[in-house]
Amino acid sequence: MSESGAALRNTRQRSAVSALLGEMEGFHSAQDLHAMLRQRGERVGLTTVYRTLQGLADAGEIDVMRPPGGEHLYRRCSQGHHHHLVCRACGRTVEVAGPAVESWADRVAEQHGYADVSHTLEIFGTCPACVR
Amino acid sequence: MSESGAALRNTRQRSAVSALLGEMEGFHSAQDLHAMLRQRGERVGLTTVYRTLQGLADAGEIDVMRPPGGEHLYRRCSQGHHHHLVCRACGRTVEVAGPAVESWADRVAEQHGYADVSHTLEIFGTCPACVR
DNA sequence: GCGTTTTTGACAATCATTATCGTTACCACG
DNA sequence: CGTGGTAACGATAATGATTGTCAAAAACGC
Repeated sequence: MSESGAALRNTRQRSAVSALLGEMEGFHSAQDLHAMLRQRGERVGLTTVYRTLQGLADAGEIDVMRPPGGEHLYRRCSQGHHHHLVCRACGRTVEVAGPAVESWADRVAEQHGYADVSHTLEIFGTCPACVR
Repeated sequence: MSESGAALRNTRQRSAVSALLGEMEGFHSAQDLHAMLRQRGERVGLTTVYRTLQGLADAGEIDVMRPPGGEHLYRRCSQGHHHHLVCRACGRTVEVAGPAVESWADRVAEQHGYADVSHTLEIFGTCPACVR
């Protein structure tokens, strides 16, 4: 119950999920990742995959995207705050940073008296390879 | 089958949904709107509400938001392109425009060779009334 | 090792959304 | 003003990702 004494334990399952994310490129759904772990012979429950991903997301170690279509997608990204430029056709993703956008969002929110500000931003397009 | 001969028909149900959206402030879910229509005595099926909302969204007449929590929220907004500043606690929404953000997004996408660019942006915060 | 506490995982439950498909109502045309 | 073709409706079932449950297993401090 102590809020500072979280003390997450090191488990085989958590390592497996984390390791897998380290090797993967692009975004993948929880169900995807679960299937991959199974193929490798790692025995991890689907519930645990969800829990682990949520934990990592809360900790800021991975990014979550909610594309139209309803499935949550997860990816290990560079640590800092950034956004994604995603190809509609093939899903290829580029990380983009926009300091001006960040400060703009914060400023707009503060002007309206909103506190504790966060935001989400995704850019969609068709990548060069898919345009042809 | 002719692509230009769409010819949407005027139905009582479509008018009811559209009218309701015209009176409402803020975002509401499809199920919400359906319940309100029922309370008014309008007899509209849930399926139809979903279909109508999707149609209006495709036509660009209403905005869709997908907040964490899984429910799609719809709202009639001003016509032009804009974004939303939403209160996490009470849902109060402010429309905000950011020309600089639009052009930044387009520029970033083009730099990476992405075509046919669009984007989504939501700002979340706690509004003045809920901060206290 | 030992006990405590977290974590796991199979399964059921949830719930918004979508598909189905017979019925109804719109509307253009005669 | 009737009528035929077709789009729209709507009750219900299906879908499918995510979350809740809870007994059993594993991890960590000592």
